[in-house]
Amino acid sequence: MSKEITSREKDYSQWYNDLVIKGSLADYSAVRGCMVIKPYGFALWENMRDVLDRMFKETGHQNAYFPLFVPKSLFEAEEKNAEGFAKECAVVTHYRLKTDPAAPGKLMVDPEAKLEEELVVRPTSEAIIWNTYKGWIQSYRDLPILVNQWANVVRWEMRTRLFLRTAEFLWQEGHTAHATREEAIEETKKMLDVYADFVENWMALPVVKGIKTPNERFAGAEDTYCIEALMQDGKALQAGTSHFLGQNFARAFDVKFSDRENKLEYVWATSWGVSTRLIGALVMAHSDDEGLVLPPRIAPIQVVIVPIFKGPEQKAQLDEAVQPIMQALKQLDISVKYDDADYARPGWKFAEYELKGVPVRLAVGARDLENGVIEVARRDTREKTTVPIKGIETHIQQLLSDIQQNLFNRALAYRTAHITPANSWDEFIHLLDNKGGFVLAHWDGTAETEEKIKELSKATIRCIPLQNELEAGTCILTGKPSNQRVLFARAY
RNA sequence: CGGGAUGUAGCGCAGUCCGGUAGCGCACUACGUUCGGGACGUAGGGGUCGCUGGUUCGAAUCCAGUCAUCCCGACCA
Repeated sequence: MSKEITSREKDYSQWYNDLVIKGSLADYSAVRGCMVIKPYGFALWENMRDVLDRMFKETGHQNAYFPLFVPKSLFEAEEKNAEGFAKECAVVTHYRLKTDPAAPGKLMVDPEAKLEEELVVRPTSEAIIWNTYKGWIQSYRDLPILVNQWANVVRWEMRTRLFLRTAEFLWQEGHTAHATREEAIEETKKMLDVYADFVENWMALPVVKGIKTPNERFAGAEDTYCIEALMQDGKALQAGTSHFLGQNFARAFDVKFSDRENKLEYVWATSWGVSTRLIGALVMAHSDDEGLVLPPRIAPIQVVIVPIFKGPEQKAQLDEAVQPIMQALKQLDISVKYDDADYARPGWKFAEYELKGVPVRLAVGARDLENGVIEVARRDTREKTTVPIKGIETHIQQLLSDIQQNLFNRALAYRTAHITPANSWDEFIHLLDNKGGFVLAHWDGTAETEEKIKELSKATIRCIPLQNELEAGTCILTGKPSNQRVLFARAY
């Protein structure tokens, strides 16, 4: 973070490959655009998932599961949604292979086994879920339905990027049904707040809450709310979205309910999701040249203890001294790993756990035991201090909380320094080219201008911030009047 | 789908132009010395050179096709 990044793209890709793949978080499989998430990376995802899951349940939601395959006829029911995703769908056309008579030992698709109706591998589940909701909803008494699903989805993108745009990814998708427009909008905003809360307070990454322009809206939504985060290389990343779907899906799937006056009414819908892309955000936002830097609240290992010893006798002494420390930490619900492997030397272990982003490292040797102290190293600043063993657990508890706060403050300071107003086209381009980050600028509100700006600058409107001050001005491209600035950036 | 590059041991690469016994570093195995910031020595193990076909006495190397990956465009609710 402290390092000046000159050639952003190049340095970034190097960094990403080193840290994520070699740093044992993930690896590519043989299939185009897919990824293998290794156990350590998955433990991180599980931690994130557990926190989100708890938040969803605290806001009244329940988990359910819907099928992977969506019959094409269902998929195409909501036209805009289908159109939006049509170009990136994997489609199942057959259900059987057979041995290839022309090539011994090889298999071929059995032409006899062609499906009567093709099955779309879900790129998102609105279609299959709303088709199901039709059978669940008759009366206002059946509403609201507040359901979330943890699942994998497939989007056959032209270009993939590890964690940010993989062909298959893991996510959660919430799908809710409501009796009124107001209630659905409230739900949409509430879940956006849940996401912002999670990303800021658990991932230590500040976000801007906002609303998408019609151009950037989810296919089939009336409004798309989003949280936008800024990465260390100055590019923006959409970290989560919450959609107000209006009655579009209810109409498409004919989901009606009788209200208190016994009038038939279409149901109001929302959907919202975050994905393994958040892991990418974490890597890009906090990591440094030494490897990952994970926020303590979601780190799979919060504290690692590295013993420094010569011979089994010293090791036995250290084992004994470390036991009570481990116990005390576990009592405080701090996850701790004691790496007593004798085949790796301490220096190797130090580097290894830095790559993995473990927030706190304790190193203890015979010398320390004599003095009743232990060396405490924090990952975020790489500072080392010597602390008395007695009461070390409360020191560490405080330190973990400091690191969490420090990571957020650091990211916030970077973002604050990289939200810049631009008042002319030249200034706008200059900022994007030389400084990066978010640029606040006036826009005349038309899709044509937005499109033109994107074409000329490669920057998109990330969102119209929810807490935006109204301010009269003129569009940076067309000079037409505007009443507020919107948030532009080059994005992933 | 267009332009460029790459594919050789688990990882990173050389060798390809100019065809002739499959190489290097890291990692791995054994033993010994080490152990407070990625140790050292000695001895080992591991590769149908992405795949298919062609040219040739002989192909990692030349030719054609194909698949995958990376970068740049297009695309990315």
